Amino acid sequence: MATRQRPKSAKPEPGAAARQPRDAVRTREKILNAGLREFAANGYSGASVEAIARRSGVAKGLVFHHFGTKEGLYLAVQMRMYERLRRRQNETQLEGLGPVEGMRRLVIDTFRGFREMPWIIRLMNEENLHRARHIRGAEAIPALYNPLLAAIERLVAAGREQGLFRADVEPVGFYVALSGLGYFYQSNRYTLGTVLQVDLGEEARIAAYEELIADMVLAYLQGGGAPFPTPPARDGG
Amino acid sequence: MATRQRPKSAKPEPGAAARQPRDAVRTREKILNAGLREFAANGYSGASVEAIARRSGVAKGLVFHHFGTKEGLYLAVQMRMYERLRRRQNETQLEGLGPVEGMRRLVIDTFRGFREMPWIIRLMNEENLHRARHIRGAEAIPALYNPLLAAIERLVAAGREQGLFRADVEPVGFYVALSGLGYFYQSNRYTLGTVLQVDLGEEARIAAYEELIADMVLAYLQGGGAPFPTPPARDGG
Amino acid sequence: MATRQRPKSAKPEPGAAARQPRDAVRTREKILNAGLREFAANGYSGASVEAIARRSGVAKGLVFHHFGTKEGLYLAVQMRMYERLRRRQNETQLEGLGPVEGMRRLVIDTFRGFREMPWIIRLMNEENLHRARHIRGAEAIPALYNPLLAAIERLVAAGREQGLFRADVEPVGFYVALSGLGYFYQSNRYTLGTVLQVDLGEEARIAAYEELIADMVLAYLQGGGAPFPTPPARDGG
Amino acid sequence: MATRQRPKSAKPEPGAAARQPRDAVRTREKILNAGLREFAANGYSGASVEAIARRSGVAKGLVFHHFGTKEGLYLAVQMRMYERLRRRQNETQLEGLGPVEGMRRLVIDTFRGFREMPWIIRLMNEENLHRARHIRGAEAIPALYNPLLAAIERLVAAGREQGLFRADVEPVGFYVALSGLGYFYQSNRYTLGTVLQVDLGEEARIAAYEELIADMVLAYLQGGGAPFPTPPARDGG
DNA sequence: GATGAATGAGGTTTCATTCAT
DNA sequence: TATGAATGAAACCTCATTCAT
Repeated sequence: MATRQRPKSAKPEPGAAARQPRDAVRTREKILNAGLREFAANGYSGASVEAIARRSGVAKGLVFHHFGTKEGLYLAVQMRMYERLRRRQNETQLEGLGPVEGMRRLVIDTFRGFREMPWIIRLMNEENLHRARHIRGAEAIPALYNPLLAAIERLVAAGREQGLFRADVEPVGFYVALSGLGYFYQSNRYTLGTVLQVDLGEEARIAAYEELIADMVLAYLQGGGAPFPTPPARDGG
Repeated sequence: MATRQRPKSAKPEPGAAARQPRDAVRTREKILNAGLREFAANGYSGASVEAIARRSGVAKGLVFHHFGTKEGLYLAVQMRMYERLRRRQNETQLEGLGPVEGMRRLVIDTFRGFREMPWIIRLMNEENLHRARHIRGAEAIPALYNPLLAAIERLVAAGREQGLFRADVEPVGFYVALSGLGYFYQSNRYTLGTVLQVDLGEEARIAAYEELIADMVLAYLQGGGAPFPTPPARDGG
Repeated sequence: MATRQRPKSAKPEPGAAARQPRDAVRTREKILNAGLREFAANGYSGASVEAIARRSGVAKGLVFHHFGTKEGLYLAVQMRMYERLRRRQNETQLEGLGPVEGMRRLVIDTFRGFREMPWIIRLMNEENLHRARHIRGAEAIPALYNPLLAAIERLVAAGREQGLFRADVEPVGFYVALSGLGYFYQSNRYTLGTVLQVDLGEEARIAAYEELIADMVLAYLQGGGAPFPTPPARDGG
Repeated sequence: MATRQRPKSAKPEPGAAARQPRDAVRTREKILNAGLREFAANGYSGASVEAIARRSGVAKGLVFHHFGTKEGLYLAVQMRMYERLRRRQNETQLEGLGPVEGMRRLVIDTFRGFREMPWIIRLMNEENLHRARHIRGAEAIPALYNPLLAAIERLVAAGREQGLFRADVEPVGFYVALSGLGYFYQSNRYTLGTVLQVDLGEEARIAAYEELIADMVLAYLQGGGAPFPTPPARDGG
């Protein structure tokens, strides 16, 4: 119903005259960021467009002008979240590291990413509550763009070639396990804290957990299963 | 699906006078179960008391009569959830199994528990969204009652004593890791499915994942680090 | 979503104790009447539930409690309108009048009915704007209950039997024409007044118009076509 | 459907400078036509400026630029409607027909006009809902320009002079009756269809109705009342 | 214990209109 | 002339909660 397109007019020199078109983009951005915070804090139903408008400093109607509906804004927020997640994953520095050290860093940095951006977890949980209904149609998301999966595949291949890692690692399952080790600590931090009567925010505990999950992943890769390439073929292959 | 149990009230003699209280308990139970489903499906904010009343087949006012507020019912639902979780964990059969086989079964059965009762995950996530605000005050919840943690500690101790497992396992961190491996697969099933373009519900994939996480946990316990309490030095050992 | 049923409990003696159930009916009635006025005055879109609540002296939410949606209330108003129209048509006194005088009275009284209850016209026009979408499903409305049509058929039959009226009167078309003569004067009173620069509300003009349309209808019935039962054959003749 | 005419502006020489004003007129016209359709479809309150802009393919602000307010556009639409109605009435071919045949054609063609342009009825009803508030001030509308009334007066005078028609025909009342016979059939087509359980759109029914109303009007003119000039004088005494 | 009428606050959304460009 | 961002008011509707019965 509203127009919600970026003006795409050739970028004018930044000055007083150019204010309007640029401001629209800036406004959109402000709303998006406010929406991200609000949805992360309260979930979809708990978030209020009123609050988002207030956070953005704009009139409530403007939110609808730019994003159509609350759901439209929510979807935009989800997309933005995946964008940020990918960007963060790309920042993990693996150059010059061998498979073992690289994998250790990958595990730990994935965990750190979740701790740095806890809103990612909240938004993901929310979308899972809705059975991924909103993002299912979004074509920009799928796996090829997933730097973490790509990094995993590179490291596992290198490790296998160097005879350091087992040969039968199924990348998707391995990716899920690796992520889950970091995700859960952060996602369930509060209930775990209550149930176990500990503070999962303590530095020492976090450091110990980093070691633990890195060890666990590497122990799996290095040890156990099959020291040499035997056809494991769990899934179908 | 829900095992309607009459909580502790001494069974009154069956007669006209006794009918009323008995029905009241049954009504409470119906509301509680409906609330459980509604909160699991829609989160706290997304759930509506109206819908819960409809699901229970009672008048809306009755929900308030029994639970005071929406929040009161929500808290009762959380308690019920932990109760069910504990009961499920108690059902894992470990008798007669050695540390290795026991741990394997524990990992796999924990994962299975999450798949059998996905509403547990939804309710836990919801409570984490609220930073455990509601359950924090509940004294019935903490760790002593946690059968999973207890089982872990028993198995790890046995394994260590038999020289099968490393000696430096920190139980809380290990518990988090073990749980996370199973939890995440189920909790993020929908977004992972979309992002990775796979169906995490496939039997074959689930079976493979069960092997993977059991292997991973055991590789950690058995391998690497230090069979005996030596300074951590995990990676290079 | 709301319950909206009449309590159907056996009517209690009217007293203080009986207030509540009866008040619900009274409240419904107040809202319905206010809705009738509001929809008649402003049309469906122009009417506001807020205004209806204010007119009824109840909270806005209560309107929805009783009627579900604005559209639900609107439909109830339409039904009420047809009810009133029928009741009014039943009040036309035709006993003891011959076909000619009876028909004259019928024409004039139909016209008077529209003048007495101008809101009927407004509500009918509104529903025609919506192509009768709302009332189409209502089974209580159709023709059998239409006292005007019934009266027409009786009078026309009597007139034909007495050799006073033509024999080939098609009741539905005749009903439409008879109604239209009265309806239009009232429905288009304001634009006609402006366009023709006259006041259609003047007593004298109204009296003259009553004569005119009665004459016109009777001239049609008595004259023209066929004074005696000859084969109808307008269409193909 | 809409005959886009360029109103009276002297045709400028086709060139760059002349393009602008020409396009402005075209734009105005597009908006006006879109407004006509939108107001006819949804009434004044139900119509949205946004929808009108969309239908016209212009920006919403432009509607206000050209017509000031929604009400301003609505008034322009009403004027345009009367213009079209007059034009249509002027098209009725009466040359060479005597009073009887002429009147018959007039009745039938008036009815046909309403069927051809149902939006006229919708717009008129809307304005009557507002008690002609908007058009009251418009000086361009009144009776002198009304071709139907003029034609009636001519035919009635001719009929009277030839001794065919009664002498006491009051033109305004007669005009209302004649119009009403055709108007009502179309204006209430949908509710009548539902209430009477017939389809008023059927060709055969329409043809029969045309005969009926022509007969009725002529029976009135030719018959009944007073074959010769008796004191008529209801209105002006 | 149980019902359902009733309320008041707040939810999302629409909309006529203004204004800078 | 034309655009579209921006606003503020009001729209319909939902909801947790209260209360008389």
